[in-house]
Amino acid sequence: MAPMKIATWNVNSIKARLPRVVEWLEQAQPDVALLQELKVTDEAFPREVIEDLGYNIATHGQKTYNGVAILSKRPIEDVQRGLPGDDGDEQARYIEATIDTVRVASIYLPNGNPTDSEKFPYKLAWMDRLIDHARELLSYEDATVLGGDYNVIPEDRDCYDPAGFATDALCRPESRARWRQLQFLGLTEAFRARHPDISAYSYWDYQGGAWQKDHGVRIDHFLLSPQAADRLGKVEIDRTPRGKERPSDHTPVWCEIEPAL
DNA sequence: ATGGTAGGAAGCCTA
Repeated sequence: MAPMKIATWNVNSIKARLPRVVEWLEQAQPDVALLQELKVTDEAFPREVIEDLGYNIATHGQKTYNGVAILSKRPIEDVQRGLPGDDGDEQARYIEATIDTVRVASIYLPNGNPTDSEKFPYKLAWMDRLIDHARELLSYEDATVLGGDYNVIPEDRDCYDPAGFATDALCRPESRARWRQLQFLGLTEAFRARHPDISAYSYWDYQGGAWQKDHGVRIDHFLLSPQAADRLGKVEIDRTPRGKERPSDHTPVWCEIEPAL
């Protein structure tokens, strides 16, 4: 049996990016696509176009900001919308579901800049909630894949200009400490597991010709439970969509989960 | 020290 190819992509508006998303789905053929920054309500999501490509869809949308989705060629079951731990959190940044016994989540972790605003403590509190929830997910001992835009640059080698980003919310020690905490729970970072010593990026700013200069950062990640990590196949960053017309500022990252023995 | 670009909503916020 074929592996399950799971991709994550922050599309920066599903409406503006629809032609890019369609051509990418046709070419990359992921079994599961985790999308972030839809910037639409559930009602306004362009379902038909994507369903016509053979995908089931679960969305957790919001007007103007945020919004996450799970697309899957196989049935989507037991959908949970929103990250547990704060009933007052209005931001649509988390959706989780089961596909073929694999629990998957699409995560849009808060950016946290500027760090002297309320946005930074919101990011850190959100990460604390994610740690709590990941601990619970791990207790089920299932194959679990938490993919998305984590807005965390794990290490200096994941950034084109570590000194320039030192005080940025994506690099701040408080953000990185929580990122490490997630891994200390027993989660495996898929890209680093397969590529222990290369620098590669998943996001390039629209400004200043960052793409042309390869001034990027790696902030889109997969975290895997032990049961998923045991089945991990290839992990790659697909730079092709970032080089197209009217691109997202992020490019897709994908991993393969091999069939259970 | 500032502004550079993109998207959305509506003339400012988020990234």
